[in-house]
Amino acid sequence: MMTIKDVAKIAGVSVATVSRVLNESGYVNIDTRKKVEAAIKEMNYTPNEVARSLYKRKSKLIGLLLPDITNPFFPQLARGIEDRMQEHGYRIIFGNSDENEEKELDYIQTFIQNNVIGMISSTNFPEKDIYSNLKIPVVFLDRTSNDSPSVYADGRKGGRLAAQEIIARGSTKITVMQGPAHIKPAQDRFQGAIEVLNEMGITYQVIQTSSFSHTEAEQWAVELFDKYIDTDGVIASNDIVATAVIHEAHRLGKRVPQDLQIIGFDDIPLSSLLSPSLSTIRQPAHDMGREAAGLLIKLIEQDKVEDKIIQLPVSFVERETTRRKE
Amino acid sequence: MMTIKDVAKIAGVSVATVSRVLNESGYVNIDTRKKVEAAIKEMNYTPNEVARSLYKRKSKLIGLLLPDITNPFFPQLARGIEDRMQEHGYRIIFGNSDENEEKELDYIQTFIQNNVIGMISSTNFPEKDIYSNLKIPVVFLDRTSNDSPSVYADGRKGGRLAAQEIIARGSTKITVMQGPAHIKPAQDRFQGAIEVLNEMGITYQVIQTSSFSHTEAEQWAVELFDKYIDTDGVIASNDIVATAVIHEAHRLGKRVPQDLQIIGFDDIPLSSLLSPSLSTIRQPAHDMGREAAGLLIKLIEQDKVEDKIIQLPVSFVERETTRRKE
DNA sequence: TTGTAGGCGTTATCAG
DNA sequence: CTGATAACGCCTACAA
Repeated sequence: MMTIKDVAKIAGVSVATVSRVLNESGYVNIDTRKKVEAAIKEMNYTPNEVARSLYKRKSKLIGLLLPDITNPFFPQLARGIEDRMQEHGYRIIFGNSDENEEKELDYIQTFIQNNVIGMISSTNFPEKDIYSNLKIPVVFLDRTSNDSPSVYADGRKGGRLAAQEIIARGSTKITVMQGPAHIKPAQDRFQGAIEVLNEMGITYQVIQTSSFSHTEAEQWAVELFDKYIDTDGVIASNDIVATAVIHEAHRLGKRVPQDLQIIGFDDIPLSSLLSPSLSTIRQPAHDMGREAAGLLIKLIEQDKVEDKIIQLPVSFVERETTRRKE
Repeated sequence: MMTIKDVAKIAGVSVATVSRVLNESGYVNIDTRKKVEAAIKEMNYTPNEVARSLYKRKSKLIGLLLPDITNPFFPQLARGIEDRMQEHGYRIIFGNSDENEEKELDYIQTFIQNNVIGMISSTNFPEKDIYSNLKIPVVFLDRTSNDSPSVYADGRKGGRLAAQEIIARGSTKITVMQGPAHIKPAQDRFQGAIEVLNEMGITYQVIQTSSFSHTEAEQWAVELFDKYIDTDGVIASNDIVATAVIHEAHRLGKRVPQDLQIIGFDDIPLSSLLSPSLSTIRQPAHDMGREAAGLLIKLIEQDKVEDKIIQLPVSFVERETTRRKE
C-alpha cells in the first residue's frame, strides 16, 4: 500500500506538501505541485480514508438504517439516497433493522464507532434518546419526529385520495386495511382514508394487518374476504397487500374492477406489470431518497439549514384495478 | 467521545491494560480486569473502530457491490449477506454498480481506501485485473470466474428444468427469452433451455432482452406477441419479464395457462402473489447471500479454505401459469 | 512557499 | 502482570 510518505519521497518533497496538494489547502508552488501530481499519478496513489477519518474525527461514510431491504419500497429509497450520496463522494454503511429496537441500537452504535458523518434512518423510534443524543446529523426518512430533519410523503393526503377516488368510482361497501400500528405512515394513510369515509358518510370495515411482509399478505387477503365477502372496494395498506388481494379476488371468481375495486399504496415498480395493473397512491420513493440525501448533505456541509422538513406529494395513479370515473 | 485514555484514567491503569481487557490478549489480573470492566461499563465506552482499523490495516467492514438493488432479486441476496455478516460483527458498505465498469472501479477504489477486509461482488467483469490484483478476499455472487471463490445457482440446470417442465405440460410452440448477453447467469439459463429444446427436437423462437429493468420488461412482452402471436409457451428470462408477459397475455385475451404457459426465473417474493401466481425456477437467493457471506468470512478468518466454489440448486416451483402435468 | 513535529485512538512490543 | 512508547497514515499548526 502506497502512503503519502512514498509519494513525498519520489516527488522529492515533504509529506506536508503532498498533503497540501491533495487537499488544495495552503500555498504550494505551481512547479512543485506538478511534481507531486505526477508522482501521485505515477504511483497511482489514493489517500487512506481511515487515517483521514481518524485525524478529522469524521469520515465520508454515512449510516443508513432501513427496516427491511426486502420490501420493494425500500430499495427505491436506498437507490435514491445512494445516487445522490455517490455524486458527493459519500459512501453508505447499510443495515436492516427489522423494526427491532435492539438491532437498531446496535447498528447506530457501530455507525458511530466508524465515525459516520451523518445518518438516514427509517426508524419507528425517532423520539428515542439515542437519536436526540447523537452528535451527528440525522435525517428521518418516511418517518418524522417533531422538528427533526425529515423527509416523507403526505400519508394522510394519500389516504384521503385513495378514499375519494374509490368512492368517486362507485364503491359503496369499502374495506380499509389498516397497516401496522407502530408504523406512523401506515397510520396516517389509514386516518386519511377514514376521515373521508366519515365525512361522506360511507360505511366501511377495517382489516388489521400487523406487518408489511410478503408471507403474511396472503393471509390478510384471505381474512378480508372471509369476513367481508361482499365488499366492493378495498383500500390496501400497500401494494404488496393489494397484490395479494387481487390474487385472492381472482381465486374467488370476483372480477376486478367490475365487482371489486382495489387501490394500493406506494407504486412499487411491479405494480404496473400486474394483471390487472394496480391503481395506487404513488409515493415518489426514489425522490424521497434523493431529498433525504440532499438534506443530510446540507446538514453536514452547511451550518444553517432552513427547510429541515420536506414533505413530498403523493398522487393517484389510475390503472386497471379501478373503474373509469363516472 | 470517550477514548481508551479516559477509561484508563478512571480505572487507574494504563491504556495498555485497558487494551488488553478489551481484546482479551495478554495477561491481566482478575481484579484489575474487573476495575477496567467497571470503568468501561460506567462510561459506556466503545472502542473507536477507525483507530483500530488504522493500526491493524484492516477494518470490520466488507464491501458489497450489486448491479441494482432496485431489482427484486438483489435485495434478497443483500439480506442474506447482511444477516450472516451481522452475526459475525461485520458491517457492509454498499454500492450499486449499474453494471457499469467505471462505477464499479470507483467503488472498489473507495472500498479499499476504507480498509474493507473483504468484498462480495456481482460483477460482470470478474476477470478484470482489478479483481485479481486485489489484496483482499473477494467472493463473486451470482457470478463466477475460473476458480475464484464464488457462489451461484445452477443456471444451466435451471434453463433445462424450465424447458423440460413446459414441454412436459404440453407447450409446443415455445418462445425463449434470452437475457442480456453480458450477464453470465442469464446466458446459462438460455443455453440450458435451448439444449433441451434441441435435444427434444422442439421448435422454438428467441426474443432478445437487453436488460432486466422494469421499465423495459413491458416492451419485450409486447414485442414477443407482436412477433410470435401464437406461441403457447414462454420461458422468461426472469420473474419481472414473466410478470410483464402475463400482463400482456391478459390484454390480448389469452388465457393463462390454458392458451399459454409461462415460466419465470428467480422466484422473487411477489411471484406467488400474482394472478395467476407465477410458475418459476427458484433460485435460493437468501441462501446464496448467506453462503457468500459465510465463504467470505472463512476466507478472511482461515488461511486455508477447501470449497471455494459453491453452487446452489435451483428448483421448479409449480404454480398457476403452467398446467398440471399430463 | 516548504518542512518539522505532534496528535487523532488503538494495538503491540519490550522493559520492568 | 503492568506500563511506557512506537507505530498505523494523514493533517495542521508553527517554524524556517
